[in-house]
Amino acid sequence: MREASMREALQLTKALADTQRLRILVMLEPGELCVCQIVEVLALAPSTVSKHLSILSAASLVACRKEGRWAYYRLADASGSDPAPALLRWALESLQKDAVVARDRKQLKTMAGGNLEDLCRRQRQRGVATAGAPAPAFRKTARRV
Amino acid sequence: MREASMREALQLTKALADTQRLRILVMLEPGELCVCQIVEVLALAPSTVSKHLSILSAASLVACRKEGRWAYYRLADASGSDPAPALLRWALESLQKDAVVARDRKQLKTMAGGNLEDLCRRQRQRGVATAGAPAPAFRKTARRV
DNA sequence: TCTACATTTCGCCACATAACGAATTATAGA
DNA sequence: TCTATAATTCGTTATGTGGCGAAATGTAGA
Repeated sequence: MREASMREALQLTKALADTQRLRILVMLEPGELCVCQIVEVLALAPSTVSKHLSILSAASLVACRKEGRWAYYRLADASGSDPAPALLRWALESLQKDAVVARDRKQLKTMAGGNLEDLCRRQRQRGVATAGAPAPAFRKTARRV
Repeated sequence: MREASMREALQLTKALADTQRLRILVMLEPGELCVCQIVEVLALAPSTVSKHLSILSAASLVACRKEGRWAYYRLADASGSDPAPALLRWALESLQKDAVVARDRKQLKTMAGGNLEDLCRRQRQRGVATAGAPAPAFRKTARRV
């Protein structure tokens, strides 16, 4: 394993030391997502989600691809023995059975059909943060849970 | 790997998201240490070190053994595929070549000879926190660095 | 029992950080 | 060019966390 240095190790562990960022990583496991899709699932303000993504990005845990007005994020390459991919694998494996991330994944599946324009428009109309729910984000699409 | 649940994963990543706690873990790699030895190397107040140890302990990253007035901490069993030992291995491997932990290890080696009574007495006399050094802890024992 | 003392717990303060909304940036389409 | 808009950046606020010293806890030895 390449040298990490305290600084890099701290950047990585701090990046993972937050619920929303862990949820993002698991959400990205099946493939890249648009920012607005992540906003929808986390039910947070776009500015907040953007900040989380920049932290994950700075730690080399995710990568970004811009396409027109949209930004797509994906997991960084999780193979190899360097600290970042090794830690990424740890997180993904550790959270496999968590209830929250299971719900997130389910919601993403139901969302997969819709197009991004519609999703963003709906977010704008309701003032984005899916309305006061502190228990986050299983509104219209996922019924019951 | 056993189920982790978000809560456990967060407890683990938060436990590692601190310089002093990472230093402690690496220090414990060769074997158990008395609290006063850790205090000496980190050059922090005993109450602060105790708090760090309780956080690591709650996350199952270290274990404690009390013997008379002294408390000895050691790394938790780092084998196995559960989240805690897997993350512990990640941390130890990632920090192998860091300069700070290398210095800590060197200092510990020079300290190995001294007895605990003397160590604690010296700490008490200088008001514990090895006097003002923000760059921590290579006083008397380690010469130069 | 009483004292000394290693460690832990508690209360406080300074600073870090997650969240929001407002303002900014940059792109697609009119 | 101008407008709409997805994303980001910035400023503010509330909460979390690391640090210390003082007090409490529990053990060894007088």
